[in-house]
Amino acid sequence: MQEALLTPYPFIKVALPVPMRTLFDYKVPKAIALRHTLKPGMRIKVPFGKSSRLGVIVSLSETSDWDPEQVKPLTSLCDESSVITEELMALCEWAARYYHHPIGDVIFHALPVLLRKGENAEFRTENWWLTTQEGQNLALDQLSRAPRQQDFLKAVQQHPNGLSQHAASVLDLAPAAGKTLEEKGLLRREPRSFNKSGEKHAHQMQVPPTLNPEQTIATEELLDHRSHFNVALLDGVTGSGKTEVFLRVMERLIDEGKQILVMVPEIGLTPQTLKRFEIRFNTDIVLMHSNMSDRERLDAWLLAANGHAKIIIGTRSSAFIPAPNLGLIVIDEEHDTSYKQHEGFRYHARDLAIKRAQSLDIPVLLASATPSYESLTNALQKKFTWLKLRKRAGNAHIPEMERVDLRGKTLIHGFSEYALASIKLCLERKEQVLVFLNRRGYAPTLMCHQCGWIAACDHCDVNLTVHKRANKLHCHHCDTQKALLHTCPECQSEELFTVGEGTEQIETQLHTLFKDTPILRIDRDSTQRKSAMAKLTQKIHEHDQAILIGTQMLAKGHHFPNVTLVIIMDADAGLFSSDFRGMERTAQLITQVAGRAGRAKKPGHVLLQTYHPDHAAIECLCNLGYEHFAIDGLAERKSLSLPPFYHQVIIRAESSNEQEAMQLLAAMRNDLEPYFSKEVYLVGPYAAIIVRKAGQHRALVSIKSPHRGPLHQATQMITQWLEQSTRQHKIRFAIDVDPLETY
DNA sequence: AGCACGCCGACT
DNA sequence: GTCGGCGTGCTC
Repeated sequence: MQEALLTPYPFIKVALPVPMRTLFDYKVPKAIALRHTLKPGMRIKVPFGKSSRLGVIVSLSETSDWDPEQVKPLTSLCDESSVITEELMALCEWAARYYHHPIGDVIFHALPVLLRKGENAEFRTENWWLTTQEGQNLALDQLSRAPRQQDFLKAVQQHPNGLSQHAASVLDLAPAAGKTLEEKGLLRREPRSFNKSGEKHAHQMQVPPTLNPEQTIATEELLDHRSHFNVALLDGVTGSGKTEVFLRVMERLIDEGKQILVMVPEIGLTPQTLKRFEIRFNTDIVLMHSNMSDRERLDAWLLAANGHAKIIIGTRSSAFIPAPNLGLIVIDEEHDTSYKQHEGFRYHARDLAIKRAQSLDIPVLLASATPSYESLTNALQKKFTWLKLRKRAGNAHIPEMERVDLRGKTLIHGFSEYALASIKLCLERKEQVLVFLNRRGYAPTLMCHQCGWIAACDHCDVNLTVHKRANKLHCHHCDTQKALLHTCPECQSEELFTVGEGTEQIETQLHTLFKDTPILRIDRDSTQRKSAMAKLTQKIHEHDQAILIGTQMLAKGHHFPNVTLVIIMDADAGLFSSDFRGMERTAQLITQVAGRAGRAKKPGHVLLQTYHPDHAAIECLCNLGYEHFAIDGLAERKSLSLPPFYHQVIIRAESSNEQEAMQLLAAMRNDLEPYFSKEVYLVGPYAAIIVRKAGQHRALVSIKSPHRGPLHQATQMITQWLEQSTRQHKIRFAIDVDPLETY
């Protein structure tokens, strides 16, 4: 009787980081129950099989469905308070169901890496140097024979609140001198928790610019609805001042004591973005992105969790960041595909953020110059508030888009004569040109003139890309590299030549065409090193005239104020994509790149080089713009019963054996199809476009339905079936709900 | 995912 | 004779 009172919940259900769609029951030992209050969201150590694991309590339970003899007791408790709040636990449980993904993996995804590994949920401690009474009063010349110590003591004396270890090393003080001073009793050390909010930078605060009428209307609309759940789509052309609108809304919410989560695409988080926030908000801002160390991420996470950080700027994974006073979620460039995780737990951060905001009853603000068809549909159906900004700030004009017909024309290194003449004129005006080619490397193909051999990847069904500068052949699908060949491995001929052009080649050729002009290449290869991008942008700002050549990296987040001419080398790329989203992607990319041209006083001009100037899509995009293009595209999607009108799930399977993945999916369809609702439509199994990737043969089945319910049920049956059937084979499968890639 | 058990090839 | 290859089976 007594015992029952002490432990009303003798069992706990625990999520473990294993790929199993289930929770595990454990007993709570009396000794732990007496001393601690267990709560969902706390981490615990549990025995698991023959080893021990870290798990997260999902719920407390009076009973267990298991034989009580088999239920093991938990080993120890890792937290005094939950690391997954009630709100986030609910979000994780929803996500695990919605994406048919193992709950343990979902919950562990929601935690920073260090917490997954069992680190304490505490700020790192750092030693601070302080003077003792004696040290404070000591005259410095008494240490004249020990200059290093003298410097050290002087520095600490000047900081009555203490000097952090980090600051000491920045000031170039000798650590050994500090130690000696400590031994002499002149200095002491004190561990303090590392907390960035102490070292706020003094920025020159920016006076907010005046809003134009469109911006004013949008801002007021957003402010009116700032205290309850609603989704607004801020749909504004590049340069229309979207950022200014959401900065205004953020300002008000910060004044009201709220925290704000700002999500940005993976490579969109530039120093420029951060600066923009820092000069506007005199408050604590933390960043969460992939270039940070695990420790930095945990510290940022803790600052968000304890409410100190008022603004959290982060990429996809920050959809799960705890924030006790969250008052708004902003998703910048909401159309960007990096919000969807393409491996493992395939969630969409935008969709999760909306779900989260709904539970918290707070607003979401989606911003883009080229909204996704999904969001546009929601706006058209009045599920989202649609706020359009169609005018550029400061009277700047929307750049003119001009098609350059390449048919029958002589090309000089891939450029039409007209394009080259335009570049020349632009440079003469002391302005900059941006050349866009979405293909990195020197050339996409290496071929033998004698026997027609083509360099292909050993592990994937793709050709290798030539990287001349690195003297390598590189597979852009599995990352394997080998030395660039000069003799054909088939016929020993030395007549190898490249076919097609990549950014690296165009860069070289631009150098020969425009000898005295700075040419700067911006792609993944040229910006790999840590500060390379910063150096490149600085160079761009240093010069008046310059030519920038790059891939889609150019379209994301960077502003190049002196660019007035944009040349799209190959507007046809992506025009004949096998993926039904190809057109949407292409239109977004072209519009985003085109948006880099012209600002404020200088009008912009865009040239699209194409062999299909009369192609309906190119024509529509040039003459009528993205919105019109997208609405046409949506009509087509509707007539073909494609997303977003139908919902889609893709089942992927891969095996090292050529047929196994395909056979497995065929067997699955055969077994289960009779049980599916008739509103569920299956296609496949079919081979992936690139069948073999990293040595794995890939097959897929697509399921569609106009309703989520039956689609969800079918997916659940499939998941269960596959979980049982793949156990003995070495076939991996993945469930992709709302896939963005369908091949 | 780990980690064990288990049954077949090249080494001291 | 063993060390170890990874096939398959289990984890509250």
